[in-house]
Amino acid sequence: MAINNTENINTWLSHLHEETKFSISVDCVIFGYDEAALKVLLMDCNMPPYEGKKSLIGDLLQKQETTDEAAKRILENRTLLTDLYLEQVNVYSNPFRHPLGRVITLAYYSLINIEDYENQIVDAENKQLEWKTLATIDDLAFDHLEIVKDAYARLQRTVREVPIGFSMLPKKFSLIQLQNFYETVLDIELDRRNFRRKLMALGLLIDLKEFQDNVAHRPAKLYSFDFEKYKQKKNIGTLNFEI
Amino acid sequence: MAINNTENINTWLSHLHEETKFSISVDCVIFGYDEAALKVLLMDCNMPPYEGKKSLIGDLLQKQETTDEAAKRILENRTLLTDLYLEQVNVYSNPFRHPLGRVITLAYYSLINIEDYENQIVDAENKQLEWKTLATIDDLAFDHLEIVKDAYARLQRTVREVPIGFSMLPKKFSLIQLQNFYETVLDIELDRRNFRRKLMALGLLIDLKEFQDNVAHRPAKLYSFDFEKYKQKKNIGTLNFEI
DNA sequence: TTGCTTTGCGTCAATTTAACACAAAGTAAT
DNA sequence: ATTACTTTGTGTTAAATTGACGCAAAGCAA
Repeated sequence: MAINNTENINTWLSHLHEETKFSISVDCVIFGYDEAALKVLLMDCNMPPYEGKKSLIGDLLQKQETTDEAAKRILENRTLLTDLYLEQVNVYSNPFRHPLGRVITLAYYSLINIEDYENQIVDAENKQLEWKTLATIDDLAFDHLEIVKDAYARLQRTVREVPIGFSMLPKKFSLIQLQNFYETVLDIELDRRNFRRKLMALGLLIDLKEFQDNVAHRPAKLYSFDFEKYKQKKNIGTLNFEI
Repeated sequence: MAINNTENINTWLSHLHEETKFSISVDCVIFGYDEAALKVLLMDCNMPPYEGKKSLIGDLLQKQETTDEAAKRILENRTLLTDLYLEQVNVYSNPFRHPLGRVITLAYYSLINIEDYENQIVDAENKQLEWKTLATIDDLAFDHLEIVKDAYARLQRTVREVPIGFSMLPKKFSLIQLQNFYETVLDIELDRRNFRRKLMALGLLIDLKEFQDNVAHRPAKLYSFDFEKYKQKKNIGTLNFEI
């Protein structure tokens, strides 16, 4: 038994060598919502053969950090925002996906409120990053287009089940804005009146008793999302958040 | 521009060194369904300090394979079955999760029909692997308990949206068996009559015109799942598979 | 004051879901 | 062969949810 253990460990150790060690990068698909369009934050890729193309924002995993920490680090470095929503998407491990050698990447996606961002986002060389409308993205460096598609599919699924969309909206929003958001992300049309009914029935919106101004029509009521009540309801199991 | 590229590449290359390379393992949560219980295939862990505990079945990622290929290899080696359902769960990257050094693991889960398995499954040392009822698993080596929980949560979500459950059932099954399966996996109770109605309405079950035998009561009709029709309907977009 | 645009609400029909009871098919026991 | 027992298989009805739709209200602009 003891011998067995030792053998087993030695087997393991012998495998833990250079040959089976890999560089790991963490790439972030940062979604933002603005002007009724879903956007993704991209940087210029200047690595052959992908010069001139855009790529996701990422970095290599460092020695003592978890992948979650790496994703958080990358995001905070770039956006200067904290407490961002982060979710793992997938691992991309094609041996030839990276021109400089084998790099396995773990993709995350994140949602940010473009209002908060205020154009401060730059890359490592201080070049401005660019928000690109998701629908217009058709070519990216590496396998990043596939990653973006997977992340979007995941976002579409998650946004219906969990109120993550509120991270992408202003703190104060109108029901119409909220509806537009769901219509954009899910790529469907919703009936205004039925949408309102459903959302109000959830009981998770706080009526701020405030209104839009500077609009050439009836101003809309503003709401915020009641994260506290959401947590409570979720814990009790009372919740059926389903858009 | 050219200089920029070179710099950039050098920056990358300098990072692609030993310090930021990691061993990667692929661990499989193999679910099986039998006797109205959901089970997980486990092996004995004889690595200190986890001697005596059970662990998931896994292996190190090899130099030229993708993680999907690694998961498939591991599964086929152990179960001797091919064409198994496989889905990525999550990456587990705590630097101290493995006693022999940093090993980042990617978990997959898979579903197999215990009938097909016929007790042939052995580990690398030819020791019989063990099916353990999910509900009774409360302690595993490494962070494998967390992995099993995550995989189960993922299974619960996916099983409602995609007909993956049929991989875990006999090819010929009764509606009651099917209902029991969903009740077990989702941990809910379903009304027999409403369940039947819903399933029949899907139009994806083939009535085999066969019946159970050797049962001390009215024998149940047997069905099989119409994978062909499912693919068709899915492609046309006619489908609403929602248990 | 009128017209324009967008917000906000209520109703009604259609669909879906939930709850429920009883007959039918077979085996086992007498 | 009759009866008891167990499990399968089906239909009906009320309640809840969803979908479709029209119209009044609020504000700005002309």
